[in-house]
Amino acid sequence: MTITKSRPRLKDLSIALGLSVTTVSRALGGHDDVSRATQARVQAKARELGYVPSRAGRMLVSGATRSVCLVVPAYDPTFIDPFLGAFVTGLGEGLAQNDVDLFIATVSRGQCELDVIRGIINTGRADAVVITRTERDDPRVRFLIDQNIPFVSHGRVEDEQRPYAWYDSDGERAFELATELLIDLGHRRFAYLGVKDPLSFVDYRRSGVEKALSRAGLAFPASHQITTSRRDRDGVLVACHSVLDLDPRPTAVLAVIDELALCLLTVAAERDVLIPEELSVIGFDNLPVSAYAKPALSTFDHQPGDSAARVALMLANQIDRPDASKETVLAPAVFTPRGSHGRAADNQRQI
Amino acid sequence: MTITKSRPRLKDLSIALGLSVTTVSRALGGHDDVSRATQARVQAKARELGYVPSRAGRMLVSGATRSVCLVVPAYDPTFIDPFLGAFVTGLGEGLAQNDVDLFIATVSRGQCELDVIRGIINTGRADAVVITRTERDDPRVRFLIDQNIPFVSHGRVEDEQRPYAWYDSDGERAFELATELLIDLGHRRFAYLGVKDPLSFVDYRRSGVEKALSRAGLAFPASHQITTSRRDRDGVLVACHSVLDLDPRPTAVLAVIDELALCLLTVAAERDVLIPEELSVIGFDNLPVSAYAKPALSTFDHQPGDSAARVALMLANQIDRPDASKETVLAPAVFTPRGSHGRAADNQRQI
DNA sequence: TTGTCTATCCGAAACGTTTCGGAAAAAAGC
DNA sequence: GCTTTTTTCCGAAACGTTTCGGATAGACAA
Repeated sequence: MTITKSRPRLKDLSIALGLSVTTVSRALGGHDDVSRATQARVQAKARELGYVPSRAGRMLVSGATRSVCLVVPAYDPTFIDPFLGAFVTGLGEGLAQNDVDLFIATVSRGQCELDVIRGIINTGRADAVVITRTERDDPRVRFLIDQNIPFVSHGRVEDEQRPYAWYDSDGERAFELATELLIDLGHRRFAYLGVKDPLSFVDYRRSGVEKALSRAGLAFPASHQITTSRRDRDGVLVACHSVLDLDPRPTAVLAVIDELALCLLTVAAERDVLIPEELSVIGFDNLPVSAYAKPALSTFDHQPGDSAARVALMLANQIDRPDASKETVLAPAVFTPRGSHGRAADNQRQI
Repeated sequence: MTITKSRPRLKDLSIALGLSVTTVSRALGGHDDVSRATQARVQAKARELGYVPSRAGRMLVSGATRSVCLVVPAYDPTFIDPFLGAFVTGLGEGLAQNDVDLFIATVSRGQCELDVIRGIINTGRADAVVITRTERDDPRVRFLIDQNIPFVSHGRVEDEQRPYAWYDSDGERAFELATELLIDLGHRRFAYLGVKDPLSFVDYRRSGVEKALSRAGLAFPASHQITTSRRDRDGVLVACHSVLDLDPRPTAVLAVIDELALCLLTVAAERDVLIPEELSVIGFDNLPVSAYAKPALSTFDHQPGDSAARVALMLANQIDRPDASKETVLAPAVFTPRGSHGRAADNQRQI
C-alpha cells in the first residue's frame, strides 16, 4: 500500500491504458499513426492522472531545452537597468505562454560576456539568448551571428549589415518629435544632456535632436551637447550646472534619460530657474518617480511590458522556426507630456 | 573527414582514453574506486577536449535539476519591485558560483501563485523556489512548508511558527533607530506615511517607529499614521497633503518607502514647507533617484546585491543539504543620511 | 600452493522520452 | 479467395549520465 508520490510517467500511463509506451507518446503528440479514438482515450487518462512530460527526458532525446537565457552583466551595478525587473517579468510571462522557460545568466566581474554566452550554448542550457543594452558596435551581436546562435537583441546596432532579430524602441524618432514639438512651442536655443556610455540608444536619441534641429535650420553646436558618466554622481551635477551656465541659456533641454532630467530639475530649482517657464525639460524612460517630480517630468515611455512580450514572441519564433527570416521591430516610444515643458517665454523667443 | 561540431560526451572521452564510460564518470566524480593516476589522466583529457557534463543526462538520472526558480507575480505591474532587477542579477550571480541555475516563473493574471509553484515542482523544473515580498500572513509560506518544498523567502512572516529559511532586512530596527535619532535631534511630533498593501515589511517598519516613540513616552496616534495605496497616484498625493495638514504640523516624518518620501518632498516644496528646517523626512529603499532629490533624501539602503548573494547561498544550502536546519538572516539596513533630516527648529522644540 | 583481501576497472541497467522500422490486423482491390 | 494497401499498434534503440554489482588482477597471509 505504497503511495506513489511522484507524478506519473509515460510508462504509468501505458500500463493504466494497456497500451505501449510508444503509442501513448505518439497519441499525446497527436501523430496520425494512432487512431482518433485511442488518442482521445490517452489524452483523457493523461489529464486524469495529471501527466506532464519530463523535461529531462525530452531534452535528452531532442537536444533542445525549450528555454532561453537572458544574459545580464553583473559586474557593474550601474549597468543594472531600472527596467530589468519589468523586462524579466514580461519576458517570463510571454515565454511561458509559448511553453518556453526563461533562465538568467550573469556575467561576473572579470568574466568575458562572450565566454558566458558560449558556455550557455555549449552546455546546452538554452536554445536561444537575449541580450539587452546593445552597444554602438556590439561584439556580442557579431559573435552571436558568427556562431549562428539564435538570439534576440533588445536594442539594435547600426553597423551590423547581416540580418538578425532585434527589438528597439525608436528613441531617434521620439527625440525628433520632441524637438519639433519644442520648436513649435517657440524654442530656439536647445541643449542636449547625454551620457558617455557607448550604448546604442544614446546615439539614436542624440541623433533625433540633431535631425530635427538641422531640418529647422537651428544650430546644435558641440558646446550645447553636454555628456557625463552615469557612474559619477558629481559629474552628473556638474553637467546639469553646465547646461544652465550656457550663455545665452537654452530654453529647452532634451535629456537622454530621466535620471539626468530629474537631476537637472533639482539643480534648476536650486538656482531658481523656473520650469517650465524659463526652461523646458524632456526626458526619456518614464521612471516611476518621474511622475512625482516637481514639476512632473515630460518624458517618453518604453512600455517595458509590451516590449518584453514582443521579444518573448520573437524568441519563441527563433526557437520554433530557426530558419525563418529575422524579425526586426522598431517600436514607437509614447510621449508622456507632463509639466516640465511648455511654450518658450516671449522675450526669449524674439532673441 | 567530418567535423565533430558537438561537444564531447563521456563516451568520446572513454574512447579517447581507452577506458570504460563508467570509469571516466567515476574518475571525474573523484570517487576512490579509480586510481589517482587514472583520475588525473581523465581530468586532463576532459579539460583538453572541453568536456562539460550534459545537464539533461544528469537530471534524468538524479531527478534533480540544480536550478532554483524565482516566482514573480506579473499580474500587477505595481507589484514589480524596483529592486527586482538588482535582486535577479545578484541571485543569478550567487547561484552560478554554486553551479545552480536561476530560472524565472511568472504568475499571470488569473493564475493562482500556489498552482504555479506546485507546477514548477511537479514538473521538476526546479529543486527549490524563492519568493519575495512576503505578506502579513503569507499563504505561500504555509503552502511551501506544508508541501515540504525547499525554499527561501525574501521577507519573513510573523505568524509562522514552523522553521523555514528566510532573509529579511531589519526594517523594524532601522525605523526604530531613525526615530531615536530624530528624537535626539529634538523632534517630538512625528508622523508616519505608510502603504496599505499587506506586505510584511510594512508592518515591521511601522512597528519600529511605534516602539521608539513609546519608549520615549511620545504619542503615536492613529491620526498621525497616514496610509495610502501605491497604485493610486492621487491617493499618494492626498496622503502627503494630509501629513502637512496635521495641526500642529509634525516636524518629522518616516515614510515606509522612498517613493512616498520623495512625493512628500515635492508636495512640501509646493507648499513652501522647508526641508529639513521645518520638516525632517526619512525614507527607506535608497532608490537611485533619491540621491538626486532636493534635498537629497535620507534613507536606508537594502544592499540588494548583498542580500541576493546571501539568499543565493541559502538556496544552494537548501539544495545540497535538504535536511540542514533552516537558516534565518535578519540583515541590518544601512542608514544613508543625506539632506532631508535635521535638528528640530527651536521654537517647535519648546512646544 | 591456496585462499583471502584490496585496488582498480567494467558491463549492464536505469532515468523518461522520442523515433525508426516493422508487424499484425483490417480494409480495399481484383 | 487472394493479394495489396492502409490502419493501428508495438519493440527496440537512442539520447548522456550515474550507480550497482560484479570481475580481474595482484598483494598478502596461511
